Amino acid sequence: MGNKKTAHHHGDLRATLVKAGVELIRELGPDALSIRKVAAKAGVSHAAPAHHFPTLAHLRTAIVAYGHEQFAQHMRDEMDAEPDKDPRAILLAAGRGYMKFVIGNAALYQLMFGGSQKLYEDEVLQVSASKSRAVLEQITAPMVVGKAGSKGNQLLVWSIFHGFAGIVLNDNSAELDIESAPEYLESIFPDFPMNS
Amino acid sequence: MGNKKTAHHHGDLRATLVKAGVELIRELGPDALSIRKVAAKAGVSHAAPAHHFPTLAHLRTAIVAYGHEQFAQHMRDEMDAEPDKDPRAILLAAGRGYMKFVIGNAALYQLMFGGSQKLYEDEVLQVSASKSRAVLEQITAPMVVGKAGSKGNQLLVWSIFHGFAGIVLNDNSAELDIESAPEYLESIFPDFPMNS
DNA sequence: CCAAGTATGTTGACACTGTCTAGTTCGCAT
DNA sequence: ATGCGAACTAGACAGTGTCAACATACTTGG
Repeated sequence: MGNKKTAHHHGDLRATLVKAGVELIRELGPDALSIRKVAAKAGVSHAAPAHHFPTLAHLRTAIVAYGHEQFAQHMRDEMDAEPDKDPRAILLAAGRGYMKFVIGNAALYQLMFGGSQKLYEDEVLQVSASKSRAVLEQITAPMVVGKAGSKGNQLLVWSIFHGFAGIVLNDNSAELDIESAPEYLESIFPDFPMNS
Repeated sequence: MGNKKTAHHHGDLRATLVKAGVELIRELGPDALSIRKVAAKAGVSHAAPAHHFPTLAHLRTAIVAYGHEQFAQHMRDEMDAEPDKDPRAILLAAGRGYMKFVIGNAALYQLMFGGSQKLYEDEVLQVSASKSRAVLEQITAPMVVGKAGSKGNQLLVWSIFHGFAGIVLNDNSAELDIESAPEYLESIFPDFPMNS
């Protein structure tokens, strides 16, 4: 017991579909996400997912929520592994974790932050997205507050991370090797004034 | 004469399709772009576009190229209208033009810089994209060159612009009014050292 | 412990999509 | 003027999301 695999027919189809979706976009890209392919991957009929995800946007939202969990964890892992506890070192460690997630989960990242339709009102998404946001708040907390307030600092750092990732992934004219993105981000990241 | 509208059957269907595509995504969003809807909007059969755009990705690429032209022009317009010719003022003017384009062409912007598949090898796209890139090179030219070189400066500025736009468009938790994006960008933009 | 009810799954249908193959029509060059 | 090729139409096919009707298995109230 305690094994949730004894649900009604399939056993935790909802989680299986999310996992299948993650694998699918990893193999075929974010646009290839399809209810029918995910259903086939999970070994159920094409209409089975409808009970767990009424529309494709619902499935996409659940996958994005899953991605946010992994995303925040990547940043936290890198922050924890950073020996230098200087605020800037921690901030850069988060950026490194950010880029490592991008490298290892490019399609998932694009699904999360690309323009594809999501259901922002979804509670699961809001909870998981708040975890990434908590990391952002933590790493920007030591920054000296300027005229735009601490929210301005958060927006600036997040913009740099997001924008850099977007260029690495989508701007071929930048000619950036995705593998060296973590180090390159560090080399361009401005020397913001920090408290303490 | 001089009127190009006397092509074979329809008269400049290629340009008509691009224009219809731009209108379509403005009305229904980037994901709603479809060959058949564009064909219907142009008043031709569903297979007519195939002669000008073999696949949907070709059409999308042409629309993105069109977008880059407009995009670069928005930045240039704002730079030209800026009375203060200080390098930072020019840089911020470009950012203002950038955001004005985003505000007025949100769906087109997402098509351009979102993850949707494009044909980067397309010559028309490369030419139009180089115009945006030329603006970037111009506005970052006065920046003091750091360890990452001038390319590092370009990447940083572009990242801030791109990232900020992405947050404005896609991150509902940021709770940013899109209309105030130009001013807000200016308020968070760092005070980078400039030559002269 | 069994019956009813509900959650979960299947099958089939519909409208829509991109793309391919044939045919048709029109304009231009030889 | 005639052929020839570019531009367009019509039809077909596989694949998509979503809906409706039905089947099954678990769960829970009596």
